[in-house]
Amino acid sequence: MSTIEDVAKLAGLSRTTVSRVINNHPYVSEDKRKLVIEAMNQLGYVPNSSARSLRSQKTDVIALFVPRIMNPFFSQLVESMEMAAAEKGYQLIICQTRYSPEKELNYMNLLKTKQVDGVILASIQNEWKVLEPFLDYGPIVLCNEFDEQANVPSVMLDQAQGGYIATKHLLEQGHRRIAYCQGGTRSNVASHREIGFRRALLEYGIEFEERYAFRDAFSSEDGRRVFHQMMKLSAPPTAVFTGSDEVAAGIVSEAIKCGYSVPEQLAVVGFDNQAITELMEPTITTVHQPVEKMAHKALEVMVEKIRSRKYRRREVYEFPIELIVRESTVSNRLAK
Amino acid sequence: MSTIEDVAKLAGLSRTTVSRVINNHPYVSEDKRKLVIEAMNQLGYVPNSSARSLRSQKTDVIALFVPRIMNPFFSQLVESMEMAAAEKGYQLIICQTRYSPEKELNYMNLLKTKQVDGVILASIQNEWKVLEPFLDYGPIVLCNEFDEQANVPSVMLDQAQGGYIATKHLLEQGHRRIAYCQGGTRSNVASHREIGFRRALLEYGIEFEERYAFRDAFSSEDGRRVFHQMMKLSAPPTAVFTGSDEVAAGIVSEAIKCGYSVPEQLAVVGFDNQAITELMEPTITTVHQPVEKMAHKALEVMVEKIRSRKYRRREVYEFPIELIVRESTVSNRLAK
DNA sequence: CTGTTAGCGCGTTCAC
DNA sequence: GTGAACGCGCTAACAG
Repeated sequence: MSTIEDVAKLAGLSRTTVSRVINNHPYVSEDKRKLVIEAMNQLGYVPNSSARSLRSQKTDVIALFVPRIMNPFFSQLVESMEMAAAEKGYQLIICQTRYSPEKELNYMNLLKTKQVDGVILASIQNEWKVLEPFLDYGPIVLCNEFDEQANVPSVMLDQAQGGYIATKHLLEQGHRRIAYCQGGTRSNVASHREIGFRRALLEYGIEFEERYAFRDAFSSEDGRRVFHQMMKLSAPPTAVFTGSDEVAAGIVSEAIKCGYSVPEQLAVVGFDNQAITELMEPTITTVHQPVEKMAHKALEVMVEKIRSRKYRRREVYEFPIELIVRESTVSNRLAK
Repeated sequence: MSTIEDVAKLAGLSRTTVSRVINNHPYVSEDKRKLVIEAMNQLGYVPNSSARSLRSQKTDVIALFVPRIMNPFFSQLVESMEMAAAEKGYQLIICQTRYSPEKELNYMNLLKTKQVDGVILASIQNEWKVLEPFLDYGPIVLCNEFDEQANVPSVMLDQAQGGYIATKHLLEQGHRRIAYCQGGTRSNVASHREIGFRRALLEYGIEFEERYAFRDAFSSEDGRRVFHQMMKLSAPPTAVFTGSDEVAAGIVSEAIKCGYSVPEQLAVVGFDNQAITELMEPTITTVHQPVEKMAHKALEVMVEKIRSRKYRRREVYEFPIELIVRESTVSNRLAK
């Protein structure tokens, strides 16, 4: 384990000069630079990052908070974020809060202990006032999240638009009894989607009916359950808006299993544009979210905030969202 | 940003005593301990981790190498590994090699620069002799991987058994022309599965036919392609073993789209037991891998190696694998 | 252009 | 039981 001192000795120079070479400082003669590089190679020297961090007060590490990774939406977010980080020379520490405020709070200490230069929250489990004090220790950037109270940058998708275009699509197909089926995360992703959903209904002069609303659907199993709950209603819905492709897939799968035809008897629209939407029979209409763009932007903003050290200001970056029409909402039986 | 010095001053004690309290050292009187804790709380003091790392020569961070996260198998691995790490007080840095030897090599410097205490490889892109020199800087543990040359711990699943039981199941269903369809990763996960596949065939006195082998199938799209390739053969296979549920789903989806019935005209078995296997119609028979157990064990072994500093020895931990029979291999038309 | 020197914040002998 | 002092490896003044 060689140190900068060893390199200096071998090259017959001082530590300073070696340090200058490492950090591409100007004012080092070409000969000495060669000497240093030679010595470094010979020793297989690499600077110790703890020492560097201690000295420079930065770690080049960013923490990314997600509720869990297995959820395909977050998988994609983590994947994109890691690539963006690598591109900028940062490492990513993954923190799964598992929807637990305690775990979230605990991971927040990474900022306090200076193990990371900043925290990107792709999930918020605590009240903002609980999180805010951590701003004393470094920047926090919200990604796919938003909080009225939080005066920090927020990179997000236009969820209201997502709810709107998906619902409008169903309305255009002639549906009038449309169910709303969403995972009721504490986040306002869900509430924004509902705003869009309601807006579309309003435009068509349709009243939002609470009995058509299911706000506890996260998994495909939930989808199956909701399907049965819906069909038991008097005047059951003819279409359903869902907050995730998994839920949509669960509904479609259960519907078909029970002999219903999709979309003829029940149209279904998902959310996320996951691989599964193209594998199901019928394929599933869904809402595509530019996760990669969002991740890149969030990381870019974070890096800028780390550099400038001015991060206590609300800045909102919003990306548009897009409907992808497939078979689960448009009958193609005739075409076949 | 308060330091240990500040705490000491406020408590009217020396840095040493504060340090002792932090590290639960004995020989600190109860009164002083109270004093220190009081002062720490008052200042909101938290030890600086860079300084600690520099001093103690450890970071409590482990790097996990995966080719990419979006692949559900690796999502699950990362998820489980992160939880196991959190449990043991470690952080996890995610490194996506994206199947690139250069990227892998680059990430390996995390070990050299002492940014991490150890590296868990859930994917190997370089020859072992390229990676081996890094052992001078810390432990490397293989997870879901194996290398003949590597004298390091290896935590894996019995892939040969996986190939065997899946194939045997197809044979028991009466199939005799069975295709082999697998992603030809550089890893020997694939080759072990093939060994099991061949062994099962052998037991039934059936010869392995190269024309039934497709070794370039990774995605559902590949599955669709392979389906057509298979069906164009003279005497096409009546069953297919695949190396991933995505590929299996692609095959099933395409088969049904083309009017084939599964499993009557083509039986399909997947690998990984992903969510999709229960959502497809028909549901997909697959091989369950105890990823969580493997991840926990790998992390446990890593922590032990970090502690003991003796890690240049081959140790193999192997977990059994299990077949889950669903509709894509067993006709239930009669039952319906 | 180059070297000397002083910490960054912490843990740990070694004396008392 | 407690404190003074050293050094982990590095960077950044400050001199020269």
